[in-house]
Amino acid sequence: MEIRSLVFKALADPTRRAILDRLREGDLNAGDLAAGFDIGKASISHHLNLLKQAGLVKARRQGQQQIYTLHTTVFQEALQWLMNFPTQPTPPTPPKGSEKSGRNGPLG
Amino acid sequence: MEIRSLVFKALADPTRRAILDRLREGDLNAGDLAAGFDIGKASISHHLNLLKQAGLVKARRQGQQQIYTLHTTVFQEALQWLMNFPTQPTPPTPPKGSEKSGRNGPLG
DNA sequence: TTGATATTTTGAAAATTTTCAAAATATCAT
DNA sequence: ATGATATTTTGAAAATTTTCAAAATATCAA
Repeated sequence: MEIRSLVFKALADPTRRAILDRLREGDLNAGDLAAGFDIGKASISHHLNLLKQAGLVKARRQGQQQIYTLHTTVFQEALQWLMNFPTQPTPPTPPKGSEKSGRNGPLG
Repeated sequence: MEIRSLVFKALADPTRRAILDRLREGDLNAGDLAAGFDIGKASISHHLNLLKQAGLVKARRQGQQQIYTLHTTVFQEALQWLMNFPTQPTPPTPPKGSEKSGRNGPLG
């Protein structure tokens, strides 16, 4: 699967977004991460694996524990794709003959 | 399903991203949109419905045709969530006692 | 109303995802 | 080596997604 789909797929799940939100406050090991959720450790492990595939987190071993960290390069790429979209609703253009004018970038 | 998951789920599929990319160049009706892809019109219709649920596109009827348009408010919200993440890899913090310092926002 | 065109909905199959419990692996302490 | 702790992998069930073909719906033109 291509990286861009992987990234958005990873972000499409609330559990995985919650994991990312918690990692923003600092690195965490798998057990502590899992402790915050209702689902089992095995499931969290799968989610972490998906986040790893997407390149959104990295893990390093520290003794018995796996410490998970945000890896933020990938966020920027997702961001950049999103920033290609105009912020204002497209003005009602006639559907086939499209006269292009200056288009707005996001956020302004 | 909550809107944020819907948005990222919508963006997670290459066909749907391609639809959005094509709509950036101008509004299109369902048939012309479908013409660009290998899959059937019914499938495109499902994808469009998902994009509509996510609030990423709007449709208006023009005679027999449904004209699809980007609806970009939602992109901004996705963007804003992504912008909460730091750009630099988190410096190796000791996992439990986290001393917070000034954190970077994205892109700078 | 009838026929043609445009699009969506339905029903069903194939593929994927999420989850759990149990088993397997890795590291540490003795 | 043995036992304890931390995490991942496996096997399997339930839920969801993607797709297609066929049927249904909506609009237009005569």
